[in-house]
Amino acid sequence: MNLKQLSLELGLSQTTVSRALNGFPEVSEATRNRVQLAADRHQYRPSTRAKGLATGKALAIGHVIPVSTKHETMNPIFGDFIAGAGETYSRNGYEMTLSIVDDQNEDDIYRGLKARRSVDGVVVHAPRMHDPRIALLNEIGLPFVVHGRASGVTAPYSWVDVNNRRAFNRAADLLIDLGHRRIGLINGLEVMDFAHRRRNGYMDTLTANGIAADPSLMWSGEMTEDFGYQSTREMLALDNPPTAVMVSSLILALGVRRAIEECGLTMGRDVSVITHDDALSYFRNGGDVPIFTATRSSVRDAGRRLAEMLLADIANPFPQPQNELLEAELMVGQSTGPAPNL
Amino acid sequence: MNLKQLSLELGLSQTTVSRALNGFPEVSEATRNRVQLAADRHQYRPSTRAKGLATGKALAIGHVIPVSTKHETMNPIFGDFIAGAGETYSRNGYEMTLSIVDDQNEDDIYRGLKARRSVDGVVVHAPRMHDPRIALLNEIGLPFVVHGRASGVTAPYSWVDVNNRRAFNRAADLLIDLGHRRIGLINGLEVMDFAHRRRNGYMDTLTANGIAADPSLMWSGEMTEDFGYQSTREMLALDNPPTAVMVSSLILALGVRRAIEECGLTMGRDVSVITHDDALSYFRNGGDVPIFTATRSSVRDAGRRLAEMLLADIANPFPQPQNELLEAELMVGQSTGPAPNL
DNA sequence: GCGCCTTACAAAAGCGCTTTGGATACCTTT
DNA sequence: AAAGGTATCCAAAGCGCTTTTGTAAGGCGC
Repeated sequence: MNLKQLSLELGLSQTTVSRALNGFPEVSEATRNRVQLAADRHQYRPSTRAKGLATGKALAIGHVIPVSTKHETMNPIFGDFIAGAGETYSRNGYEMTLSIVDDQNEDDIYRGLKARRSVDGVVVHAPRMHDPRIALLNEIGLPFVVHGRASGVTAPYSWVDVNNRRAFNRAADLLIDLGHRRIGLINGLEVMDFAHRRRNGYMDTLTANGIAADPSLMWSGEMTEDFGYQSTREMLALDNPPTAVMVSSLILALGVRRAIEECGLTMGRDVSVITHDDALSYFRNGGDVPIFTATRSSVRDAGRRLAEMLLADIANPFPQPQNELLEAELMVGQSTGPAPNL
Repeated sequence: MNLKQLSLELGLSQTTVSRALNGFPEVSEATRNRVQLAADRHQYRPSTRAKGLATGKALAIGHVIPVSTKHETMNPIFGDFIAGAGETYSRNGYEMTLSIVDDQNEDDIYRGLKARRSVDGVVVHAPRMHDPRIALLNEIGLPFVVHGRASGVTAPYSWVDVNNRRAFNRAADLLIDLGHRRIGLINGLEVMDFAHRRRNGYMDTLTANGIAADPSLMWSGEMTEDFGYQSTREMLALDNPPTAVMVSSLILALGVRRAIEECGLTMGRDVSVITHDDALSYFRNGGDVPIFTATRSSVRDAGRRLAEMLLADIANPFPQPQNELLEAELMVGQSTGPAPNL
């Protein structure tokens, strides 16, 4: 069923039917009802393609997901983020289109999306430091919002981010209050902006408390269980091992726990652990008392907020860059305790 | 830059430019080159909307991702699957559109996709037993391929699945060969078709070896780390605890290991574990020797294969249902060993 | 009874492509 | 030299919508 058929059946023009369905005032209420009824009866839905062509909008938002060619790694937070954003889109009549892209030819993808006019805007995932995509998108004039920020980029742009620095400040503070002085850090790759900020948070607080940063306690790599395990093993084998570790994701933290227990130690007693927790739906951190003490911020909520922001930017003819800094909550669980006296 | 502008600049008709770019024979090589060059220079890309309208195809594939309203849980394999499928789509000039949907009104989504003509086909994720979506899609005439199968559905349909039954046959066989007789099962929700098949595989092999199924050893629930932990704790507290456990996912298996170690036991010696491993990119199962003995099948490969199948179905005016049953490999790791003599 | 405004609808153009059905020029063939 | 092919190109219609620009009918004041 298309507009033409519907209008023929109703004995009305396409114009009138279109206006009736789109809530324009120059249609009598009687006809509007008649049209609405017929449309419902036939389950009429305007063709997205046609509507898009006619209005000049794509009615779609693009998500460009980088997949590192080297490791074929896809960020596990991505699913939940998308779920959050998707809700907002469909509630506003937008579709979501995904492009999976290896980090080689990202540029082409963004240019292609623009040239083919297949989206009204994009969200930039996993920003790196000095991320070149922001300049690119500004240059080609494709509206966008960044999930995270890009240190070193001076041009203004819209973003939604977690206060990673503050979160790691607070986590380090908690550990220091518990008496820990040897505190390790297991972080994501530090080209990633979030990892950079978390390290800054960690370092700040250590320095502010008169603790010198020790490179042998600072690790950075892909956020896999195995990396959490390996780096913890290495640290625990040191002459002067850490009594606490700060970790950038739950998956890493699982590896950390494995290493601790394999060394015959008990997490929360011999070694304290604080992890960041993205509140992934399939990875709940424990029951009544969380397993891990964690800085927690729902990536799904971030998706929702970011989508709203992007749609607002698109609707607005002269959008101003918007920002939203989400604070993580610090939830105390079973993985932290006072520093053991040596 | 659009077709009209490009053809004007070249002093050619839109027809000729279009045909030149699309490889039609009635264009001289000289003009074709001239056109191609100009198109490249201006980075011309035909508008997807316009092309879709003109051809009557949407040039897009829809993925409808169910998110359980109750638990807001999103299947973690989804990201990798999408990554695999996405490669195939973009190589063939297709876009991928995602709909996140709570399991209440799935029907509306599929009908909507059809009515708005926004996709040429869909992939059905996470099929349940007697899944009603297959009948629905056949009824409304939207091409589709199922990732998995739906026991109890008799109508023919295309699918790509792992041989879950065989995989769990083999896993059980291995454990029995190692001398285990008390073998537990920690499975996904058994409304899910894959979980049903895995249980059948498990049961078959036990029965064939004269081992009676023990309900206290068979668990089924959401595939979270916590569920793996809880169910293992319960089983190990039995008077007659299992010496081995078969598990439906790596995430569950991490919980299983935690429970085993918390009980002061050693995985691979006191309790053997075999898990299914979807080869998720961010969840590699160990290094040289895998941590877990596992039935392994890359969900990313499945995504690739399924996308190819769907595109072929769409291209073919009279498609026959196609099937592909992928065999999982059984990889021996550190989590299995001979049954302890009591 | 005229002009004017309002209400309620319709004709037609246009969005950017593809595709149908010519048209033209140049060769062959007989 | 006329008929028939072949190789290139083009004008225009059409895809399913929205939107601009009418138009006809009725109500109102005077």
